[in-house]
Amino acid sequence: MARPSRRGRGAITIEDVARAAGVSAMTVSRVMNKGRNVRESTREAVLEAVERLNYSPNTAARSLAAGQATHIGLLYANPSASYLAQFLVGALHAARSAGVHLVIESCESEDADEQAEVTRRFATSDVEGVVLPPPLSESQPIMAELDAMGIPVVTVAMGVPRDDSLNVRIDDRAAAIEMTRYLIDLGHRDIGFIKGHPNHVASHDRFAGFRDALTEAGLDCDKAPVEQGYFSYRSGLSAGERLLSRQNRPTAIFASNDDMAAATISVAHRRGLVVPDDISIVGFDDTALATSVWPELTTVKQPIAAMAEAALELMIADLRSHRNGAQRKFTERVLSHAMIIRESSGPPPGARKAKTRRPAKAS
Amino acid sequence: MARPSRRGRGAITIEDVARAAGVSAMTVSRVMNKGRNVRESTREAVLEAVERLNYSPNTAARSLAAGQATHIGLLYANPSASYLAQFLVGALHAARSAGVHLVIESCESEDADEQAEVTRRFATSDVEGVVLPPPLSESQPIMAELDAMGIPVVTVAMGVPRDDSLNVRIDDRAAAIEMTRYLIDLGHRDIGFIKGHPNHVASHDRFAGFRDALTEAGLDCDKAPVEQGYFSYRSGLSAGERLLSRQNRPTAIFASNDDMAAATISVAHRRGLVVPDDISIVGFDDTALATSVWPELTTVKQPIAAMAEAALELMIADLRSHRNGAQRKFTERVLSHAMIIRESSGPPPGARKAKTRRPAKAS
DNA sequence: AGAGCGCGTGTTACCGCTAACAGCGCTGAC
DNA sequence: GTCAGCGCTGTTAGCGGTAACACGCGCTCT
Repeated sequence: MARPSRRGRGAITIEDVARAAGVSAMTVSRVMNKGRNVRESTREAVLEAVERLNYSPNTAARSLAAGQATHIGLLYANPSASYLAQFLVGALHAARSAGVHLVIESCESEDADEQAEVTRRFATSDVEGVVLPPPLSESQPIMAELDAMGIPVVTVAMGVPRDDSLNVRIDDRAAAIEMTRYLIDLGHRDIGFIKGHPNHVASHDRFAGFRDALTEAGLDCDKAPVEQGYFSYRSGLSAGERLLSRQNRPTAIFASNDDMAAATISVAHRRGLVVPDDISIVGFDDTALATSVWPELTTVKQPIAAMAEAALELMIADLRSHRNGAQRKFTERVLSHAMIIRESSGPPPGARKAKTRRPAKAS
Repeated sequence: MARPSRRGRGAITIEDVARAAGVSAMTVSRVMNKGRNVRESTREAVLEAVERLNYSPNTAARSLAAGQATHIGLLYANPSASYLAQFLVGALHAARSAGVHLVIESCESEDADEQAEVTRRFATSDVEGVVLPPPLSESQPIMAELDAMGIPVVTVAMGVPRDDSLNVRIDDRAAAIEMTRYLIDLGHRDIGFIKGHPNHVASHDRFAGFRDALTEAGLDCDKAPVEQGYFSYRSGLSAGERLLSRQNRPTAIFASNDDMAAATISVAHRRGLVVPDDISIVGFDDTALATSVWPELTTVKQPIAAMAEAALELMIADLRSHRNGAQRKFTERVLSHAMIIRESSGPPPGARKAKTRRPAKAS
């Protein structure tokens, strides 16, 4: 088999396809892109030829001719490594389909001036739009700087989107409600909660969902043991410590992310508790850590790669429409999450016989 | 400040620079690329104009005109998430400088036929070369398939490079020697070792380094407690369990990667041991996990991002030279590692006063 | 019936850059 | 002195697409 799709001189071009389909190159171009104003029979003939010749457009030529976006920026800061990996995988897929380059830069500083400085340098370099995954999606200085430079932004998982912003997220509150309900259904009545970083709106949403579910079940959510955490493993260590040394130790703990849940498991182990027999511990995010620890974490899975793809698609669509003079308008995409039930959760110690009713492992 | 570097109509082009420098576009092109056959004074004038106008070449036009490589593939499989994240960051930087697109695909299957199938689909799609990070760099089926298709490959951290291959790695053996020496210098005489997956050549290299250092110190390396692991957290759990339940518990444990080291710490904690006072535990790789656990791991840092960059540079250089008809030849780049000393290691329990001599935290 | 319009398609002129070659002035060999 | 050869620079002709416009056609509207 020849390798007709390899780039370089001698590859299949739009002309080849046009000849094969008995039309002009322009018609092929139309079919490959928007596809409006092409008769159905013509379109089919072209697609057939494309298929037969295994044609794929040369992205370089396309970008050049269309003068379209070629570089999308991605500014990231110290997310959990597995979050970044998944995010990049998704972003790269979207970038590839759109034929744009993904340009990434890290911005670790928490200092506003420094963030602005990094942003400016980054944005001046080459990029036409910037995607901001958490936690940077909440950063005021960065947003302000990009706004000032007139560079469009798509935020991911930003809690309080502005009127003119593009945002991708999941419904944190609904997910937290589901998780809490699940624990309640297992028989838990005394559920502890570890909050996330107070600067993140997601933290508040998750906590709100937790309270919603308790209230809904007729439990007093003001009496629930709640500790402040900051999303880091270390903060989970101390929050878990505090929860487990309470007079009335909860039978289940819902941590706002996997790192803190894993830390809490480690604290429980050090105290000789067996998870989930003595205590259930669940997390949020389904990062790689969730399956690295033992027992593996019951958690909420965020479709991280899909969110990244969605973010890039939104960005590219916006860039395209903006070039056509269209007005930017508020767009939000809410993707669906999923409960992942693993081994770190089970019925409370009292309800032994309920044990056999433990739900089957999910997907 | 205007944004002269934004793409789209109206950006700074090579013509602008040429005019500003009083030369032709071709001369500017020569300066920007190889730069041979340009008088020094001319070059300076051009560079000055480039600087002044803040010109950056349009990668799309460049690829199109030069007919050069535009898509480099990256096939990955379930590495630790933080490894992948760092690798992608490095790869993306290199891809950006070279103006190529990074195309990624995962290949999780262990089955040879399936690996070959995925590889074929991937390679047929679009890519001119493929970069293979571990563990895929050791996969025979994938290499065979790519060879058959005539697609150049750069492997990363492959243990036994072939004569005609391009490879990037660190010196695992030397790194293991350093780490073991460090433990010996702290006063440890009874050092346990957890081996990595037997399919990986790096596992053997690290173990060999461990033995080298023991022998060098006059210790009997055949008496050292060694357990087989498989690089996974779970395998570290059982290997650690076995090591810690030995009659003569070692005073230090060297795990072949961070995941297994972290698992061993967790086992130690469950047994009421204090790290590093009762036992030192060190890892390898310096993944994100190393700083997620408590105490943070002493480990060997692999320059993962730099290795990815090197791999892409090698790939691009090879593609370029190959287009010029040059022969492919064996090339290996060995990058340097670094010892990262954190809190999980210290002198053995007997040597209390040595405690103050504990080396300062690195970098 | 003729104007006007929208549809489907082809033609032309680039997008920004570089390969290939052409041309110039200078050097050194004969 | 002439001519080959080299170093430096400019000119030409695309790379593979797409925007913009042009064109022919059938239809509706007045």
